[in-house]
Amino acid sequence: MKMEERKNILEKLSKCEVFQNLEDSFIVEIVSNGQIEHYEAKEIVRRRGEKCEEVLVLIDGEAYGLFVNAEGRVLQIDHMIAPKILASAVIFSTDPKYPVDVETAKRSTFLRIEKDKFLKYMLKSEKLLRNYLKYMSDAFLFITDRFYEISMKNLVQKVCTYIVNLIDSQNSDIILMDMTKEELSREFGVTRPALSRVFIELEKAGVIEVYGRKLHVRNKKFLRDYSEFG
Amino acid sequence: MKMEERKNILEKLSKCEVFQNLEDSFIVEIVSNGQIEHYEAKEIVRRRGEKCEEVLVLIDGEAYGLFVNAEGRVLQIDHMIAPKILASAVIFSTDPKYPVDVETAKRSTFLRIEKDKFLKYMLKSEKLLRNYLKYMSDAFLFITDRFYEISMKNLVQKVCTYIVNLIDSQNSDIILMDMTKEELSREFGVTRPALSRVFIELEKAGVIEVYGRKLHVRNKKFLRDYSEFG
DNA sequence: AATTTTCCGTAACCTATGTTACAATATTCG
DNA sequence: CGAATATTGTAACATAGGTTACGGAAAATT
Repeated sequence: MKMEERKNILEKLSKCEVFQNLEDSFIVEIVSNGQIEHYEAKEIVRRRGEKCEEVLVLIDGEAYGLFVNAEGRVLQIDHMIAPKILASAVIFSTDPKYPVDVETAKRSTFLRIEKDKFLKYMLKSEKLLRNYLKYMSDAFLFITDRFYEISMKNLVQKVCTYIVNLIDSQNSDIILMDMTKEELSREFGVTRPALSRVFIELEKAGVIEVYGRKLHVRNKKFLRDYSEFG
Repeated sequence: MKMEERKNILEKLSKCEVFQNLEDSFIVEIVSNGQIEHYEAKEIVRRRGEKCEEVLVLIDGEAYGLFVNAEGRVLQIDHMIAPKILASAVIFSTDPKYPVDVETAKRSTFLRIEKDKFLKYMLKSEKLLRNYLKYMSDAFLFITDRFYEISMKNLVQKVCTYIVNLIDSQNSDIILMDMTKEELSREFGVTRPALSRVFIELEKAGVIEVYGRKLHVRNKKFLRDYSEFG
């Protein structure tokens, strides 16, 4: 690893929840004991069920966390953008396995830290320990919310929830979708035509107007009522 | 709290993953700083989304962890039998919320430990800390496996997986279902008639014979192939 | 600007599961 | 044991979403 690369990694790591507010020298030690892995776009990095005795950090690039079943149906659990620590809330289990397939969306770089080493660092630094505990709790809540969303709502409710979140985060009635409809259909675990139909229905019902990835919201009340959230 | 009750609780707690291999005196301290809550059958103990700044332990009885949507559709995430620590992998999050509704199946008793006190105990005892880390990882894997099962398999695959697990755990081709078909339909998040149809189909196809809750397995290969596990 | 790739709308048809309802058993409880 | 309750099988019908396929539009790449 070159000097310059290390410095870059240091910067990235310190932006990750888990490594926040740690001494630079400590992070440097962690990095120099880790391994770097490079991947092109659309490569499979890890598979669901594979043993997970490491902490993986996405240093550069983008990657997906996916459920893929025997028939090839895909449910996109997470779209991760660097820098981000990967679904590694499992390492303390008796039988730690990757919970999802990890696939790169773009050319990406990962830092790999062995579980045993990571454990040592954690026992050395209470800050790191607290960060990790918080990370695990957040990961747990993230996955259960995703679970609820996918399994308890129908497609119209999912779309309404999605749009309501966009309205709130962009604070406007004219909003720009943050992903393609194709990706959104993967996030919802449905086919693209099915999702397309729902957008058309909502447009026919006068709830939204669709201009490609731009949406004009016409009936916010409908969206909020339907998405079953305040 | 009476002397006798405390002793009972002590015994129960020490059987829980999280409190295993701790000094009795330490557990006694924890218990004497906790509160007891009693519930009848079919009472709601906590709701999904409610703030969770406590560790709840099911000391006596049985309870369900449930997803319930606005229309009343139910997905049973977990059937918990005492003694068992509840879905409390969330307490270190910035916004800790209950991930499921908790509803008693039978008359039950809970021990409630405030988050701050629990945190103090954890920092005092490395054993407790390690137990808790393991518990969180296991909880995470449990919920993602459940998620995969529910969202990526069709009903026939779910039933086949269920039966294969029974075969393996009971080590026989004549097996006894460990719950009613009604409860099983809740575990799968489908209606009872839908589940009933699948059992009938599998019987017609000569895969199993159904005698109420007892099943005779006729075609193990089919079951294994279909459940998409080795 | 031209070309290639990705994304999107649309339509006809299919299938798994939901809905409702009723009667027949099991199981639990008094 | 008898009554009450919970569980189960069954059937007719409804519907959300899947499947496949095609052409056009948009975006990225050269």
